[in-house]
Amino acid sequence: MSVLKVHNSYTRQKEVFIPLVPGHVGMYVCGPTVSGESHLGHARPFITFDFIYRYLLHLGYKVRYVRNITDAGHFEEEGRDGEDKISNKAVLEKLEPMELVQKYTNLFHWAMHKFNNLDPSIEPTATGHIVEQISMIETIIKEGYAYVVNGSVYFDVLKYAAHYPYGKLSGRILDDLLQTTRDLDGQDEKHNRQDFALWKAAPPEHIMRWHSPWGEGFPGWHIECSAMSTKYLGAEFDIHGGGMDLQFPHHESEIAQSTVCNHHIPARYWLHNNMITLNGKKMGKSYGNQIRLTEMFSGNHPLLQQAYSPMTIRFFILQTHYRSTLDFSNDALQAAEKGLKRLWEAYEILKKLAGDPAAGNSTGAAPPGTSAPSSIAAGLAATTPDPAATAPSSTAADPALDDKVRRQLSSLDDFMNDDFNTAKVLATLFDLVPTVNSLKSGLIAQNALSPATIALVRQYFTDYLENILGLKGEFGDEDHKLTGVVDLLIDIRRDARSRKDYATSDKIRNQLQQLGIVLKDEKDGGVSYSFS
RNA sequence: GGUUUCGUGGCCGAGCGGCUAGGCAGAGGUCUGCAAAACCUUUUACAGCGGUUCGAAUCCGCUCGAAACCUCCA
Repeated sequence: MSVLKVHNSYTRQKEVFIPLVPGHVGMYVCGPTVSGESHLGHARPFITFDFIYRYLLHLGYKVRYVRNITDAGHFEEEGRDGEDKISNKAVLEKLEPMELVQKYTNLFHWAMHKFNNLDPSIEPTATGHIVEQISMIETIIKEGYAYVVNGSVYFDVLKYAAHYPYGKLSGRILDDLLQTTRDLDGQDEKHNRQDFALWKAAPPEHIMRWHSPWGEGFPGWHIECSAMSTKYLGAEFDIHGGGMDLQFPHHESEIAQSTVCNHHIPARYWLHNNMITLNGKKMGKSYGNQIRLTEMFSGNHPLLQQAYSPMTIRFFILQTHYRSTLDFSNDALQAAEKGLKRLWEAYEILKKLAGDPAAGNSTGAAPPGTSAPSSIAAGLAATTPDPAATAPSSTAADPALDDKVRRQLSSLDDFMNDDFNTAKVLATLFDLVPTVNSLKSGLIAQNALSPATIALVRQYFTDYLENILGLKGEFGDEDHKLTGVVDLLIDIRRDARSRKDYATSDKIRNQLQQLGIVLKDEKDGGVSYSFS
């Protein structure tokens, strides 16, 4: 049994994951800026850190997952309009800033739930932590790493770099920064160009403003994450996550701020997901190439040939390693949709296959969402090896196949432990699909695999598909009346077929299909159906 | 310009020195009232040029191409 290794951006190496406090994990992930609607690019980090969160839970850790809401509005770079991004847009839309914030926060939560992302343990807002941010800035000033100019406070990067390794996370050298930082207007206040704002004095037209020791203003770009991660996770915690584009300057600045205040780099493991690209270009606001999530779900966008369900998008993202770029295209999404369908149908079959009697009432599959949060109790994926779980069962009629299947299952844990290689996990699950389908159709004898192995396969599918990868059946919540009606129609159709009344038979199937209910005649005379 | 990363078959993508990745699409077959699905078989790879090695998609160098960051951004 392997141990969990993660790629740490800070050291640029894959390292064994060892939490600070045994059994517990503190994880901070940079959340959304709720000044606009989420687009496809936003789905990546939140789905990525959701399966990381789920996997840590699966391993038995007690995880505190903190993901902030940036609602204070990172101000626009000085020299543009000097105005808070959120309040600026609020004026345009004639809304209260907090009304806008609420609207987009709600939309964000709606999308997260569509993706079946678990809620974080704590979701603090920047506006709710102004006091903590001011306090942290005061400490930085006291330590001598910040200075006050005209009601604004700036972090002294040059001085910091003399004592600490500034730029290590992003691989940046201060001398280069001195030469490459853009020449911006309104830089006169800063002692050096690479300094960044901790607190900005608010111009009169600025709506979002708070009292501070330096006058009325609002917090700088990076201080909120430092303040909130320190408050809820401590001076040092385990995992800090976010998109690769946040490495510099955001995370680099967080490291500097927290190091000055807490005398510690805040996180031990820095995890960064890569971008979703569109025609090879990063999807982002400033590129004007984003597809909003509401548009993805509805298909209402010129670039979309059809609507893509949240689970299709989730699966699409899971098929790639989280540190690789992922290129959007209709072909790729459609392939993902079909692939997920194939995999999920095998899972449905598996749930109905007879397995270990101890597994109990497996036929009446529990609706998605009601499954246990983790199946570690079963000891199947525990960190200690279980010889009984990997030895071929003596009751299998085909010990070679039985053994092969068990080896495939145990490799799932190895792949996930290898820096969360969900692509390999899915490939391995796909490898098991022909076996599962053949068991059902009888091409492989039902007793080829031991009941214990079948139960194990089912257990792993549930663990990986539902609990770890966070996938779910799209229509698992359909109301019972509907399924009752469909069952009735299937009954009538069966009668018609037995009379060779194929006109009636086909009419039922075709009209149901138009409603998105697809019937399939099975070899054994049964009929199965799915909602598409 | 600086820093970092990447270039895999029709498409998406894994791969970290030797052993078929996988999905989608394509082709042939089995099954079937028809359809769908399923199952079996199967075609097309590692940007280019050198080097290291018994052996390279995988390591090194160069060339070409692309991206991210340096500016709000997942």
